Amino acid sequence: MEVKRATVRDLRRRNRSTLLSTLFFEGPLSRFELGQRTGLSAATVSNVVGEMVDDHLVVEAGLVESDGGRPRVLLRVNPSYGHVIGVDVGETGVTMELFDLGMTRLAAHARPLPPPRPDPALVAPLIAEGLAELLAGAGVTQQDLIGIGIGVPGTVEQGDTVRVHAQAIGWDGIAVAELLGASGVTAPLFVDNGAKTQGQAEMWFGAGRGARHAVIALIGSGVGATVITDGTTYRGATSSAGEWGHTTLMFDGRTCRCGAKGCLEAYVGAEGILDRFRRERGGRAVPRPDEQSQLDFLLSAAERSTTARRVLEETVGYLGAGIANLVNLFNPERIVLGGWAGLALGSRLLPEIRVATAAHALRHAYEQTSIVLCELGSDAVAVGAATLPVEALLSSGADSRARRVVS
Amino acid sequence: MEVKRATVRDLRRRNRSTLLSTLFFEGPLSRFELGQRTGLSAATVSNVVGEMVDDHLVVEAGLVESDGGRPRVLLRVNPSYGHVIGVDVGETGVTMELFDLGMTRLAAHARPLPPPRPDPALVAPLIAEGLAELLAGAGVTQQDLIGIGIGVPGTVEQGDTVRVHAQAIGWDGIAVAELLGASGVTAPLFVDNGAKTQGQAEMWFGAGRGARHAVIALIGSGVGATVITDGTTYRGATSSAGEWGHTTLMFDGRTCRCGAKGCLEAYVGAEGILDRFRRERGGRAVPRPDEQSQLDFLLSAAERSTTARRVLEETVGYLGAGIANLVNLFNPERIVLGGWAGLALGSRLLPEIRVATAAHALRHAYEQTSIVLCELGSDAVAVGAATLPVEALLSSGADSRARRVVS
DNA sequence: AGACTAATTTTAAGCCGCGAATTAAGCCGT
DNA sequence: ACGGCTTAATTCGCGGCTTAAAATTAGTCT
Repeated sequence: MEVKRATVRDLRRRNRSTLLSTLFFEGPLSRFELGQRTGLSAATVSNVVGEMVDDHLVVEAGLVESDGGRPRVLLRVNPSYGHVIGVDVGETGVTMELFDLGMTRLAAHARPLPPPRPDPALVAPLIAEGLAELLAGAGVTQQDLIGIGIGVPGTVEQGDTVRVHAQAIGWDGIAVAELLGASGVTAPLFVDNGAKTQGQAEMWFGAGRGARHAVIALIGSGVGATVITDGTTYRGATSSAGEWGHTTLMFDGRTCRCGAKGCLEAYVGAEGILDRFRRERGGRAVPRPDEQSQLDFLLSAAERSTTARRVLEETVGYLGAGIANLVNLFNPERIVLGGWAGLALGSRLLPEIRVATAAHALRHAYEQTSIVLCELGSDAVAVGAATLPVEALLSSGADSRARRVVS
Repeated sequence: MEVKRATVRDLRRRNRSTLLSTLFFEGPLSRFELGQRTGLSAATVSNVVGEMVDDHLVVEAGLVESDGGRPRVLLRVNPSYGHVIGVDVGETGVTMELFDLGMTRLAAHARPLPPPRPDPALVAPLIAEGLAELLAGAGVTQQDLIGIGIGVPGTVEQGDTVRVHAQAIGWDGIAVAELLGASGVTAPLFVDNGAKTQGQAEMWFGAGRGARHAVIALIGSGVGATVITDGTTYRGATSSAGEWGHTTLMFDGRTCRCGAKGCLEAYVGAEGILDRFRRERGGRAVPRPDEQSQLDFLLSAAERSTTARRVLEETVGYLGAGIANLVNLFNPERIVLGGWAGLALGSRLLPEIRVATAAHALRHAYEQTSIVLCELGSDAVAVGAATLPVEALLSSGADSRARRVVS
């Protein structure tokens, strides 16, 4: 309801943003086509685009020939207008990647973190150091950065100062931006939950492209989800929405690591699946070193072992019900199944998962939903984080009056 | 992402809408205060408000004295600018109510419907007839109507032509607007799901006021929910979002009337509760004529009967887990418990329900959520439906160039 | 009655997007 | 090679919009 005021300047900003975004996502386009897609008059398109060309934000990119008539000049966002960095702060290490505005990865950098609880006071200098290294390697200064996006495990409170609560690594209300600032990071910072950035990556570049209402279901050791409503990720009142993993699927069921009983995560998270498998095997450990290969073992054992098959069938049932809950509540047009475990399960069992979902979802909503596999790996957290500053740039329209002009 | 173009006219419309909405919801305000709240300059406020006064959309409503200085003139939306009608099409009857723009109920009208499956071809003339009666009684013509809002059971497909799918009464893809048009109804029509209109009523006039992120959980014989994200009701891709009742709470549990197993509705819907109660009583029927009094019986029996108490305790547990799912997924700031059964349960057991919710929700999200009882009865469907045309009026800004001027 | 105060209204200026008219830039056939 | 033709991009003038500043209005206080 509460719309904000609108001045005549906001108009320009908004149209600039619209044009810039269409150019970014729908790739080289002529002024003419831009006019068609955005509904803006040719005059305005010309005018605004001219401004953006002056700002070096948009560049010409060849022309389309025609048979008779002036050829259309193609335009695209200038990849070297600026750079962005995406940081993936995981439980075991930090990955950083440098991109240009065309989202081409120019450099990457990874550092392990001392388990089990990386002291935030330690992580900040590590990032600052990695940043310096990345920039130096690519010959880019911090001034050229549009921004740095950071994906962290745990919930991110988007308040006046952004605070990170990550019980998994023992962070409680850490103000990441301030810490980094103290380590000499001056570029604009954007912090979000890692699952959400991964979901965003999938929406921009992966299986979610083009959907306005989608849910990215991420299954790894734990379980989470990114909900996209009307094209933007839904955050809820305090940005902790989408905690799919801890919804109750089996009232009074297995105890989850969150303390509650019957959470979805306890049934379809890799840890939960493997734990159930072990019990079915009479407590014998799965003969593989890590969770990921244990799950692979389980998946391939299904061909010969009825135990394994039963565990997987149950898992599919649980997962179907869990997905059906998403379908019933959010009525998305697409569900993207991701996360390393989600990918492993989905690539072998997607048809079965669809059937299980159909059994638990309302017909109408289910028929409107396609369930697909993700297209990016879980290393997409960093790209997703890098989209955060880009998103900010696009939606601000990169107003030259508010930003330095790149010479 | 895809923003629509914006012309300079849209600006005016939008500011008009902002001013009109704040005036509507925050009730008599002076031009000066309007300027403060909307962030618009005094000049613009004066200008736009002047226009709206000319259109008879806004009227002066006394003045606030000051000690020195020109007194502020209070303004409010003109209640008699036009009228709206809210229609509640239920499974057993149709209720219609006439309101002025101040949302004062001027007249009401109810008709039973022949159970079990009211033929849509029969309902339309019934509404048209009731409409004529309502209008005649209040001396209002159909021209004076801003619109008619209709709440129907079942999902409403908001497409080019609005279609209603209500399995409960055997409607499948009925184009209500067309049917009513054929019966001589010419006023603008707005159709939505009854639970959603009831939720909207609660948001505008009841326990949801002021919340930007909320869920109205409705428990009657069945179970549904209205999800409010960022101030507007969330509809999803095909407007069937919020089907909370058919989310799986107990995998492989009780069979629900939707055919699936373990749906929340099968545990906390009045029908489900009473069915469980009957079983606990060894199959003996509850000695009361209808569901509502049977539930009352169960609630008061809890004082002396351990069976009743156990059934209620279980119900509270299930309901808590169900609400916790909403909390975890939507991270709302408020959950409003409504519906006749929700009200009955909540008014006696709200503290216990809160505890049960806390046991299943993540701490962070739970702490941000208040769980409250609804303030309006389930007869609020009609008021809620009536808000639909009003909402349209407010968000269009009631542009005089697009509407007839009331003389 | 005159000074004072604070809310509105008026006025002039700066921007905006749009449609029409104009210019630019190739293709084609002779 | 040279008009004629077609389509894309620009330019120009117009009607609209919000704003800041100045002017006006409507009371209170002495």
